[in-house]
Amino acid sequence: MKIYNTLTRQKEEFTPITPGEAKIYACGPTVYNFIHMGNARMECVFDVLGRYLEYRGYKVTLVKNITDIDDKIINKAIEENVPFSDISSKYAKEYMEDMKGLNVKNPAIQPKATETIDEMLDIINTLVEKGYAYESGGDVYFSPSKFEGYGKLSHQPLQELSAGARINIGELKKEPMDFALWKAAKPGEPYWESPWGKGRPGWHIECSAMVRKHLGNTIDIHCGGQDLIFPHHENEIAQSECCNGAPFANYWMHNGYINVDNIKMSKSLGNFFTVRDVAAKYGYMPIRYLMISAHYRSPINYAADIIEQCLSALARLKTCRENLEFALKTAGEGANDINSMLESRKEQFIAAMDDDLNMSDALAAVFDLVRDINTSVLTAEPAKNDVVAALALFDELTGVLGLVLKEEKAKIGDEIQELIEKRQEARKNRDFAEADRIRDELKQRGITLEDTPQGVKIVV
RNA sequence: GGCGCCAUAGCCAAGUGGUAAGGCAGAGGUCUGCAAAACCUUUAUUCCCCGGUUCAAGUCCGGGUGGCGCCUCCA
Repeated sequence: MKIYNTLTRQKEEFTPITPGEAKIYACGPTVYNFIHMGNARMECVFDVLGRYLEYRGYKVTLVKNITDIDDKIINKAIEENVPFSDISSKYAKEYMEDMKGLNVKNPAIQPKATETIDEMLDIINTLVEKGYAYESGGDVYFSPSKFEGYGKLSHQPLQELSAGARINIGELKKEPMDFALWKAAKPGEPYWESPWGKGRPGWHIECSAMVRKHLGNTIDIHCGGQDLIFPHHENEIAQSECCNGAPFANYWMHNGYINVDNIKMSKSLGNFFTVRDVAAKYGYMPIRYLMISAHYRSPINYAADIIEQCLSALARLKTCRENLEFALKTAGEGANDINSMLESRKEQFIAAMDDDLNMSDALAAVFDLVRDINTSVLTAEPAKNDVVAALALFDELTGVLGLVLKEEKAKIGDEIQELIEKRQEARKNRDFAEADRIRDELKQRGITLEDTPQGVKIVV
């Protein structure tokens, strides 16, 4: 498959370090609040990446961290007057709940920054020894000017990047672009022991350490939102490559933003919607659908009417699946020649996904499949083998996209069953007033009846 | 100032230089006792504007206009 590599700014054929395996690292959330729609995009996009590579037969090892120590967490803890770990564990838990709702698979490894302190200290030590970093008043800073490759990801020469940088009061840097690997603890702040005294890690070093600990010096794909390109990912490259003397990541993938009124959604701008709030109103699946409805590198505008469109589109998929399951019960023996149709839809889907994860095109293949199923499989007399094959492919493709289209069905009680039979009897006797009365009554109780040539379809 | 991205129907959106996918919404029809679902037809002679290259351009080049992003924490 082809992947757009931020490092080279072009689509490249994906060639893993070890044939058949994919080592992927994705920058996960800092847990100091409920995640917002922007976080959800990154989660859904790279979840699809992992699912797709697995679908194509790769052994995928996805590592996605949780940043559980950070200025924002500390500030929130001070605000609420609780230990920082109360904040991080609370929102890590809420994050996991949202992941479940969005049907984002658990990564192979989900390290927490606070569990990786030793590895960080080891890297910082090496960087100091090698002369890339220096201690200053209990802080340790990295000198980008010592790393020739600095700026290769954001495609900016160091002097351009440093144009706006300043040394703030209280910072002990030598040069404006220097960034902290280790921060001395201020009174009351959480700390770990280190060769430079009590302190805590800088943000960038956390990811470098978690990558090396769990995936090694060089990985296949490093993922994250576009806003992490600079400085976060640039700094990760600098730290890791200077420390390990090896390339850090061969492919860099960055997803586009979620916008509101065409302006980037972000916590600092305050124009964000939490996943939890949107899910409460529309459910989780329309959110996931929204994320795969456009190319992962394009911006997506979030608005109520757009998510409602997603809900409607999703309904078409759900109905198709429902109809297939219903047909399974009534289908007769035999089979028609639908294999070439199914095969061509599958190829269409794969061709789209192979082209830098063109999910929107892949989705079109799914909708084309739905049309084919509705016309060629869900006929007046469906054949069982067709229905089984169509349902299998439908689940296969929508599964790669991570769409949950199967509704949990409530059991139909005897009393309901009796009412349905009573209605059938009434219809037979052309007592439509009574039939409609029963249908309305059941509708009130959340059960929808649809009369089809194959009998009554019950939608719970 | 440096480095980029984007502009396709009412809305969302794909598009490898060869004549505009898919979804939502709308209109008409078929089927149905009525519904629902589904199906059929219909909805961009045209892809922000102006030039250019080419037998051929939404797609390449140049120039505009408008919008957005990174260069500071941020998915």
